[in-house]
Amino acid sequence: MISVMTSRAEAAHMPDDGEIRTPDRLRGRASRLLAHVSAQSDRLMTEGLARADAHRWHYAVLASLQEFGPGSQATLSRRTGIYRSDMVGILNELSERGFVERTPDPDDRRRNVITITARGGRQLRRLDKLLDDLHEELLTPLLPAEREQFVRLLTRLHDHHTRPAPPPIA
Amino acid sequence: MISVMTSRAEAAHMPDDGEIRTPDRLRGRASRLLAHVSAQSDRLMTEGLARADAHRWHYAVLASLQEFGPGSQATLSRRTGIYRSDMVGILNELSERGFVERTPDPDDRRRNVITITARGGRQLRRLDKLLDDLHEELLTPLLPAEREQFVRLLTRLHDHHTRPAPPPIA
DNA sequence: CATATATCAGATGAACTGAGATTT
DNA sequence: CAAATCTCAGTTTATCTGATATAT
Repeated sequence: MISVMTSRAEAAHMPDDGEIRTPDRLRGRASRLLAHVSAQSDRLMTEGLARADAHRWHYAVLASLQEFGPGSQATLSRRTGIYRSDMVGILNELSERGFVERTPDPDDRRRNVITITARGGRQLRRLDKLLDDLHEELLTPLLPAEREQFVRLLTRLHDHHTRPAPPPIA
Repeated sequence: MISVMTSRAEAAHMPDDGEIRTPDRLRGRASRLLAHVSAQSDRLMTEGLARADAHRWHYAVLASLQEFGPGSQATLSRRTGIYRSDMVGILNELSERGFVERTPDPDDRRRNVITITARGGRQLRRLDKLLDDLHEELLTPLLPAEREQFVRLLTRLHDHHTRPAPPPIA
């Protein structure tokens, strides 16, 4: 990170001494650029999804269910990286809307089995389309080849900083 | 964004059904990669700065002071993008440590003039060095040319999503 | 008895709003 | 009187921790 406030609010209150003039030493720092672009991306996605009465978590859960099939809440939590404690509320919302079903697991009565419904599948397809459009907006300034390159580089960074799994003990 | 929980906590609790298996539809999404890598970067920088008893905001303010000279708190707030309300506390911390001085502006008694001290300059140099090292760590997997390319692409995105300043009314 | 699960209640930290007192 | 400044108090949202009840 390294600096903040890139919201709509920003433009609202800064008439006087001049624009936000980021020091050179900061301007080119990858951490700062990452934080900034990521925040923009976040806002774009969050607001876009909100217009469709959805949330990023909803998408993550639905996508995970479709791709990997039903699972307990704990399983979903592991798959998506959303805390089990937060998963409860997310699943409440999804099932209120009829996008998933929550049924007790007969094989292990501690668990609920979460299943995606037909409605949930349709919603997922809708959200997928929406996210395509939002990404088009996010990546507008880049040519197709540059977009690919960008994703490749990000993926390399992602994998590098993710994989360092605890080395086997023996 | 689109998914979460990449903390140290993550590794701690997921023995059973399998690793975090991100759905393909999510895996390659720029928004998700951005959020993830940005979060990693954030942690890296935050923890690194914490070890030096500093915070990203401290760095932003010191860097801005050195690059653009003294200014009122409101000015600093505009330059750094940190809210004026939060700036108060940050400057308290910086002046407690002797890195900045806060003196009433004789020309406009609403204002304080914030100046960086010699100690503050030394601290800034220390933090600059530290951030260099942390960025080395962040960008390890990329070759020098790739790092430049990465920063270039990020900058294009940053500028595109920043500049759309409200068009002149006439 | 140790561990996994679903749930709830709450801590923490960052981003953001609003308002008061003072001065221009 | 409108606007800018510094400050404080408080909202909001996301992330994360802890504890409890139930089941394995």
